[in-house]
Amino acid sequence: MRESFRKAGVPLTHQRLAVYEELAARHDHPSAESLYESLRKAYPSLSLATVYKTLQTLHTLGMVSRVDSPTAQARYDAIVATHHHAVCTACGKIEDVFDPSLDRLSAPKTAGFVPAGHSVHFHGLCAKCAKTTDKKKK
Amino acid sequence: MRESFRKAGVPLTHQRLAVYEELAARHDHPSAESLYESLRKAYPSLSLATVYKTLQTLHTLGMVSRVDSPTAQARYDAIVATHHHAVCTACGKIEDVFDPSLDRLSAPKTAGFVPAGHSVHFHGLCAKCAKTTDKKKK
DNA sequence: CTCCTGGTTGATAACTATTATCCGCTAGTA
DNA sequence: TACTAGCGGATAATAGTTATCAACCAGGAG
Ligand SMILES: [Mn+2]
Ligand SMILES: [Mn+2]
Ligand SMILES: [Zn+2]
Ligand SMILES: [Zn+2]
Repeated sequence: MRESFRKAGVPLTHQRLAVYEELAARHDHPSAESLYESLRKAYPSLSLATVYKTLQTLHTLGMVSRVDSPTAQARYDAIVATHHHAVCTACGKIEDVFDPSLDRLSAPKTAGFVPAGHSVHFHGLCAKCAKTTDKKKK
Repeated sequence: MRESFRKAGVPLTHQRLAVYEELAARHDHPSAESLYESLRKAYPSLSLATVYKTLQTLHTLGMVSRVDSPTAQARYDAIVATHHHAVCTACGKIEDVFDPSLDRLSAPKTAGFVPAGHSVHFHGLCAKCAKTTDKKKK
């Protein structure tokens, strides 16, 4: 951690550490806003802009990943290893999907395209929302 | 077309027809703004808000699909059949990837998740951008 | 064909997510 | 401990999208 910053020649501030630790402690792929809400209790002087800037910095350093959500609000993840996601279309919950077979999909046959990676986005209903929908149907 | 609207009990207006036809004629997954720019030549009185509302309506009717781009700008597609995308990280170009083997991925093992579908998002450099990058390296 | 009427359009304000600006302050270094 | 480049906080600005609302039109009744 401290190491990653030194290597990149980027100062390690309290705020950066706090943002990273909070993100690493959560597994719900929070948005910048959501992280800010969690952090302001312990760090009342923290600014939302700092959270955004920090997430950008961490992303550039490869220490966090970004999940593009259909809600137009970017969601972040401290897990940078290749993995995939299952998104609930009802509540927006994003769950991790670890499945090595998904990591080795054949590259697209599009002429000239130089692939750098891929991600699989499942959509559907999470356990909780599926239950709620069931009740409605009855 | 006219049929789909009647079935849904939704009035078929000139604007809706125009937006749909323009989208169907293009294969670059345009944004609402981009469609608006194309259409305003032929329909000077068309409003950007109408394009947004129409795309929503068409999407609800299942007549267009939406591609979530990492640029925070939603991109649309008249192709609603299952298919995937290759996104250029340099210029934002979105290309279609038709590959039936990608359509049959195993559903996520996440407990309780009720899958409705999935999409594979390749990222990398399009043919044009890959060439440009090559030149820079030299 | 004409009239009615609820849904739609166009203009624009409002809103949300994100980024830019700017100045006082701090992390890293010696 | 002092220096200074870069950072953080406050806030303005911007981009994309949605809400509002009066005028208008598509589609059905007569
Ligand atoms: Mn994840
Ligand atoms: Mn497509
Ligand atoms: Zn859910
Ligand atoms: Zn490109």
